[in-house]
Amino acid sequence: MALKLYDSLTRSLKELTPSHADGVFRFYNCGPTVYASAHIGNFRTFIVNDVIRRLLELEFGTVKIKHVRNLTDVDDKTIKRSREEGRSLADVTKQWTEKFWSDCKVLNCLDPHEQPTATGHIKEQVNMIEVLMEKGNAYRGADGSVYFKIDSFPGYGALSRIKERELKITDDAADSDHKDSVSDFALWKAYKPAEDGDVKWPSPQGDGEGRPGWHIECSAMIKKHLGDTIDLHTGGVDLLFPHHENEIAQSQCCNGTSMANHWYHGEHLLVNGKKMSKSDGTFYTVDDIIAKGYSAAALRYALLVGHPRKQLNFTLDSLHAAEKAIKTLRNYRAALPAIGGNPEAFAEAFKALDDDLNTPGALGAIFTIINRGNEGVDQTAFDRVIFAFGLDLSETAAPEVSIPDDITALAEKRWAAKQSKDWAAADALRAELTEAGWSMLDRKESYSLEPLKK
RNA sequence: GGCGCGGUAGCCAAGUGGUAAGGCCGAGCUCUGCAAAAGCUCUAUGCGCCGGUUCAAUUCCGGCCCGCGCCUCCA
Repeated sequence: MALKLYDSLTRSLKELTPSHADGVFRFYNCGPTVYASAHIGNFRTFIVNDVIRRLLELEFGTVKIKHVRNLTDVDDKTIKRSREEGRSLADVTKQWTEKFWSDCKVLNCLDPHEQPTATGHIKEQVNMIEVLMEKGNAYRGADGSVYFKIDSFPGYGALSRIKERELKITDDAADSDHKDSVSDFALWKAYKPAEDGDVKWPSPQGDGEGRPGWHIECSAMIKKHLGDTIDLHTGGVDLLFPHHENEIAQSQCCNGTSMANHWYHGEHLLVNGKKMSKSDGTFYTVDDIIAKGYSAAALRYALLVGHPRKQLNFTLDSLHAAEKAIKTLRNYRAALPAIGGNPEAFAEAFKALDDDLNTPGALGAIFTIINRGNEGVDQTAFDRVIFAFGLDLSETAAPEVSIPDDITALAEKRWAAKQSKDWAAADALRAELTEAGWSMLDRKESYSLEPLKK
């Protein structure tokens, strides 16, 4: 079985294969800008990429894949945030990087092999810009910034099919004065004391100070950590243009070779039918979901119920459905023998995953098998497909809930009433618990309490 | 305006030129003092609308309506 993914450049399904002689698959995934908590729309993309990573590991072997995901820790937003809070840029980005990592861990994402930062690769970026300047692909504007000259790269627009960016009068009009063409984009932004504070580095060719533009960091880090040509480059659809288009221009003009053999873009998660937006406040964070009492596994599941290349409208109902589905998977596994089943029991599910990451199709296949019973299925085969999805089915993965003392007291009273067969009292106490938002589950020798979902 | 994507049961969501996977909800049943948990069973004559091609279209083609995304340093 081989994983086939849609390639945004050729607009066709292509098999993923390592192109280098060492057989190591080189995979780069555009990461987050660390200035605030990432929302679950961002995580949809990272989780989809995590599934790709897992499938590649299953196909090529754990050591035959190198996965790199960057952290954008210097840009307008990070600088703005640090100045608003009167903290250093490093302090702010460290906080949000750690938050991002802990969310990733909660969501059971495998760590990329490298997580390079933009500020950790200033030298590499400056070097690359200098090469572009020497080759005539970049020039210094009157403001001291360095711009990429789009006219110098005939291949520009191949990925997004945009010949040239439309000439628009925007707030950036001021910058346009310094550029040869409005379409040109910044490789290096000249230092602006009023906006940049102490965030600055020596500019390319030692001419003044400034900071890197957004796009160049990926080109530089890819070159350093994965080489001139990689096997797969991914991100959200919004990165198609201009980010990835610009990366291609920079890298290919600098290196003279194709940057990536395969481009894959995940679609957006919607809320109320609209894109999640930090500025509109229409988004959920991982913490928000956990606080509502849902498990991280359910969140992960809910983000995978839609085809990754289709917009998915996120609702709390979908989380509820996911939570139930997770329970079914957990119970099914518990009834399975460890070994002895057909290793290919979940072939249909893998077939769907290999066919352009059809996660809903694969989930459907899994439940179809579950509905047929346990015959011929063992935990080994089941765990393999669950690994691909990255779902942590262990009970300990369920969120820890603290039970208030008064709830415990009510439960104890009801349990005592039940033991003495005082059904009326027991029922009244159950009603009180329900009213307080708790569900009491009786067992033979004991009981447990679960909060009703908010 | 340019480029791209989508409209399938109450909700979510696969899919195929030959007659609609799966999850949730709901209903029934087993179990059970009650409730739950667990398990079993059932639930779209129809896939936005109108034409066309075809023996056959939800699936191909054309038109239309509706929704969404990108074209702003947003995953």
